[in-house]
Amino acid sequence: MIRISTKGKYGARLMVQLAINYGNGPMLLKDIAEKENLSVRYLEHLIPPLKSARLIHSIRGARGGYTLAKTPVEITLKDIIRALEGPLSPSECVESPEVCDRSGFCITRDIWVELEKTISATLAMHTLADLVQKYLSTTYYGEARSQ
Amino acid sequence: MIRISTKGKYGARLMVQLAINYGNGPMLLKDIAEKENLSVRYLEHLIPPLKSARLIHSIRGARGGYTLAKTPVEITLKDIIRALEGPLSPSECVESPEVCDRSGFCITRDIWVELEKTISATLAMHTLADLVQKYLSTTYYGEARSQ
DNA sequence: ACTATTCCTACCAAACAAGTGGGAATTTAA
DNA sequence: TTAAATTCCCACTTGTTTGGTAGGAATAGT
Repeated sequence: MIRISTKGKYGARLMVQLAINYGNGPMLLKDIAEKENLSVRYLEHLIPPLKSARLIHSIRGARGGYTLAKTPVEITLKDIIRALEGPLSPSECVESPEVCDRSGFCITRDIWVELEKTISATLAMHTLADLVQKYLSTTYYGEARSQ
Repeated sequence: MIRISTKGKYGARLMVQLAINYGNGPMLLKDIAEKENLSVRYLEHLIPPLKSARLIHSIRGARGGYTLAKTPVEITLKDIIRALEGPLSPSECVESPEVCDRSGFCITRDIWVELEKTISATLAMHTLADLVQKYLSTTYYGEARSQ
């Protein structure tokens, strides 16, 4: 299975919520969790990597919360997934050729290199701003939702 | 980490060996393992899924071995990876929308759907015949190799 | 019969995934 | 100055996946 873990998936949803909230001050993790129907306790784990990738900013204490560290236009899905899942390459030999002495002439490795490029490109193509826009327009047509 | 496991990676190499050997009768797993420097015991595990995907054909008993079940032009990396790794989608909700009640309106899911398409397309682009051709041409220029 | 093979079933250890929990540190506000 | 609201940090748990190893049965050629 070649799967993005819940870290990446929930993280993307968390970031979309922050993007929707962009400009309205810090947002509580509790509220994000509620809107996305996820556990606060689990979302907590996603915070440190998102912070060290400088994608979010936190404010501690009462009336604290989280904000995006950049505008939604400047953050892509690639940034988010990279921060939470690590390298986007399908094999370690892509980013560290030295782990395998076949790297210099391995023809299957060439495929993994190419695959990494298309995955990166696809994810880099979508900014949080795009997602929010899509979210707003689909709400218009979609079934009524409480949030 | 979004990684292809050794199953998919070794499986691709195994299939390349069979493609190189295509037309020369059945090839021993022992020989494949030797050429690719992999354990026979581990490669054995890759056989059942490759067989049920009808990518290889086996001949039992002495002077037995394995052959491709189709010509190298007809087998793509997508076939191989699908057989060994399962679905190519980054999230279960892509192929089974019912696993999540958000599937109908989830904007991040749309991304996973798109990602699956680009991954599939990239892998489907490369046939075993392409890989063998590349292998032969790089041997010409590359350093001398025993195999 | 003997040998060479594929084939099938188990087993194992380490890593990872997904999540829960306790409680310390920080900040605001009464 | 105390209480409340939050983020932050560390540890633990449980189940699954990964990457193997191993024994031996079944099959076929010589």
